[in-house]
Amino acid sequence: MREFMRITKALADDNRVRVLLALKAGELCVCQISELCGLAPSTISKHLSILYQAGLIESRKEERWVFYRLPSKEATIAIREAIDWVQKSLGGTPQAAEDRKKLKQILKVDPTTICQRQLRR
Amino acid sequence: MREFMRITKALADDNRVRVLLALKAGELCVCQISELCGLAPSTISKHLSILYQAGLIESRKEERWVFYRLPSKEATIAIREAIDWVQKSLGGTPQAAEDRKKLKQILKVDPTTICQRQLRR
DNA sequence: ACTATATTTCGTCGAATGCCGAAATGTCAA
DNA sequence: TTGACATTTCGGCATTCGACGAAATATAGT
Repeated sequence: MREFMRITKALADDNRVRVLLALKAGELCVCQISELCGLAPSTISKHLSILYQAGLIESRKEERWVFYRLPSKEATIAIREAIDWVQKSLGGTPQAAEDRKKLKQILKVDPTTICQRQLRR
Repeated sequence: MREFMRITKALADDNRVRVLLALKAGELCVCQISELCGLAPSTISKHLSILYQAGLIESRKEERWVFYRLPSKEATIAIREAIDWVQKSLGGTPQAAEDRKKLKQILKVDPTTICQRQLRR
C-alpha cells in the first residue's frame, strides 16, 4: 500500500508525468529535462527524486551528468502497469507531441551547452 | 491530459483509493464509506466528489441516500485501466483485506443506524 | 407545511506541495 | 589542490490539500 501510494502521488503532478513520457524515447540528464519543462534544475532534481523513490525511474551517473531512464523489465508489476498506463493514456495527446518536438531540438545540442544556457538566467 | 491528471490526483490519496477498493464489492452510500474510513461525512463527501469528477465513480440517488459505485463498462480506457491497476496492485494487501472485513460488519446493519451512530459524536 | 434525516457546501486551520535561489556536494580537468 | 561545472540539498514563500464543524440543501414521512 505504502509503495503503491508513492507511485500515485508521484504521478499526481503534470511535470513528473511529462518526464515519464519524455523518457520513453531514451535516457535524459537533469539539465535536458529542466530545459524541456522550463523549470529550475533544483526543482527538476526534486521531481526526479520523487519519481525515483516511487520506482518509476532509474538513474546512471556519467562524469558530471546523471542520466535518468525508465525502469528495466524487472520492475514491479505495479510499476510497469503504471508506466504503460501513462504512455497509453497520454502518448497521443497534443502535450506529448509538443514535448517530443521540443525534445528533438534539445537533443541536437550537447548537455554542456544547455547547462551553460541555464546559468545565464 | 487535463482529464488524465484529474485521475492521478484523485488516486493520490489513501482514503480515496480505499474507497475504490471497497466499491469493488458493490455500491455504498456516504455514511457507510464514512464509517469504513473513520472520517466525517463531509470529508467523505468531498473525497467522493473528487473521485466523481475524475470519472472514477458513478452515483445514484435513492430516497435520502446517495449510492456510489464503480463506473460501468462504457467508461474511458484510461478510467478502466486505472481501476484495474488499483485492484490488481492492492486487492491482495492486508489493508484491503482488513477493509473488506470491516465492510462486512458495516453491511450487516442498515444505513440509517450508521448515520444515527455518526450523529452521537 | 413542518420535521427528521442524508448529503453537500462553506469557512477555517494546520500540513504538505511546488517553486525558486543559494549553498553544499560530488566529479573531472588542469 | 584548485577551479569549473552538474546535480542535490536547504531555506523560504505562496498555494493547495485534507480535515473538521456549522450551515445549507434535498428528500421522506407526519
